[in-house]
Amino acid sequence: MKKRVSKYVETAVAAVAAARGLDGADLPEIGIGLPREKAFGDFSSNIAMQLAGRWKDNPRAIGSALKDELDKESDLALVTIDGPGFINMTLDISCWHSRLLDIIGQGAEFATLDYGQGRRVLVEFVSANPTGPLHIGHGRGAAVGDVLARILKRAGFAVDREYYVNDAGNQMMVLGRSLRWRYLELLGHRSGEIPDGYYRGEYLLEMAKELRADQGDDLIVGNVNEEDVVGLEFFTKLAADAILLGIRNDLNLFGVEFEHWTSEKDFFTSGRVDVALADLKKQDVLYEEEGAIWFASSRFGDEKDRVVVRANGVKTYFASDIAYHREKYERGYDLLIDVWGADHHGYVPRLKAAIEALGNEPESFAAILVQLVSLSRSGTPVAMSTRAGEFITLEEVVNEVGKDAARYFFLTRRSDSHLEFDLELAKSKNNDNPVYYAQYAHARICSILRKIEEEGLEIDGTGNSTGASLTLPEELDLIKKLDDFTVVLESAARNLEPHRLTYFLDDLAAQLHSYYNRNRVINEDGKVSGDRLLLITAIRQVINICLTLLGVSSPEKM
RNA sequence: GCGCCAGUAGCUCAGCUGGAUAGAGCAACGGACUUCUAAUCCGUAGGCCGGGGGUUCAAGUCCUCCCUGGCGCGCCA
Repeated sequence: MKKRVSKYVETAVAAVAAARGLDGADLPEIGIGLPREKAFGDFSSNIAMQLAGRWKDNPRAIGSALKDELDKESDLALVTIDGPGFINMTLDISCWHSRLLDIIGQGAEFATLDYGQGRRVLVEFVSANPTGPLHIGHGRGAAVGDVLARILKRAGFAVDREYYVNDAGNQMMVLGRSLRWRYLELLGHRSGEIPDGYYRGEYLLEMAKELRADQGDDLIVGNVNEEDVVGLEFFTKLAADAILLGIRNDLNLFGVEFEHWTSEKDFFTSGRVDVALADLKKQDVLYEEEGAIWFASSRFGDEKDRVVVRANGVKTYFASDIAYHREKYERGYDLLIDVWGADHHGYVPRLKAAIEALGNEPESFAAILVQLVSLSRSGTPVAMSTRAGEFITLEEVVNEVGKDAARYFFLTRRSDSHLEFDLELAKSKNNDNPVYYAQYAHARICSILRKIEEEGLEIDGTGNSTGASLTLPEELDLIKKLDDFTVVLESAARNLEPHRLTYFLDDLAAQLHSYYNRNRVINEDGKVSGDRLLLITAIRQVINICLTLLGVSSPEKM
């Protein structure tokens, strides 16, 4: 509807411009918004104020000229000029009734947009080292990335989800050593505290036990000294594979699936890192200093240059990441989105620099920074320390509070603001819990629909209803809210902000609950019942679409 | 020291690309179940949008300077 109104205003502006003999070019974008006060109508535009400067006339005079044009439009029941020069427009009520029918007619396809125009997007998220189970912070990243992908898909992008497995580098060696240490401990070759820097989580102890049960004690050969590297590879691979499998399972439980899993190690072994570096060399942005090879990222806005090949000849993580992102473009993606922990924000400029140096538009890359999650239980903080190996895993959270609540909670804040996750709150089955608020609205509507069906109530069938009896302010507000979903979805996609969906849903649920308490759908008047049935059917449909986008279930009973 | 992000009601946070009298939830107080689910609703109260200056028809939103908090500043990943 917003676009329709926007057209009317555009036409009016063109007409007035022509009448005044002004050039139609150089016009500002038509801004259409929802008025703060309902009394001001359905939509408002600030165009008259924007034109005032360019046309050298006062906003109210321009507004009044535009009003004369807009008054010719039959869909507009009322056009007024208010305040400093806002043009407020009220649509004919029948427009809203037909919009309701339109929304129902579109069914599950409602609010599928062509905003993305089929452009290909790669959303990379989680991408945790396979050195331990996912914790709650990863969970937030997973929820943000997954829902963002769903939103973009619905907004008309061709979306793939990808997990970049950071399976190269020192961390993996340490992982192998940690598992080996545990294994040797079982055989009595190690005792006391596991060395500093090693992974001390319980899971490695379990893994070592399974390994011993499976393979016996023979693995000791070539591994008895910490310095031995011959047999280390075996332990590293074993641990990484097992952990990665666990990660996949956790993510599946959480409702997240990836189209691609890409290994960092492969970039090194296949020589693709070298290819990327050669590319940079061709662009003349590499140089040697103090035995290392540097990328001149400061020429592209980074605060200093970065090493890509160390003096000892080992390529850095950054080098492989350049190769990885280079390949993303090569694979045909138009837009790259990386979801990272906010502590990596300092990494953004250098990667952007590399992307630009390789000839890509810097705007085609976006990093979504996700802030830390602090965990609490009934208000008291739950201590988490990765160092001590004490952390709450994603699996534990999902098991305790459920997938729906966990996902919803992760999306109740903007991703770059801290999130306090209260386990008891997420678990509570009462009105403190925002998840149930939305789901309950859905269940309530289903309950009404069930009642109608079960009792075979005689109300005008949907086919005969036109919505014409929906004249209460709260009924029209509900229709407008449903209509606004397309706007919300587009802005969530444009700004890469999935949390907008939970806020929209919360609002819609509130309106439904309020309406439910004041009005009865099943009514003595069959015509009214039929129209209201239409309304709640549409609401149910939008709630369902929204919950599905969030990856949260839509219960029919609660 | 430099950089990034944040600072909005007692608490946790929204505020769409700069729009009209700044919103919600929780907590507090007072009400509503013989009626489609009370996991709900209705009402009351609560504000120097961290502070100063600037840009303009218009600033919570943009610029600048300070204050406070978090994070980052490695030939780690």
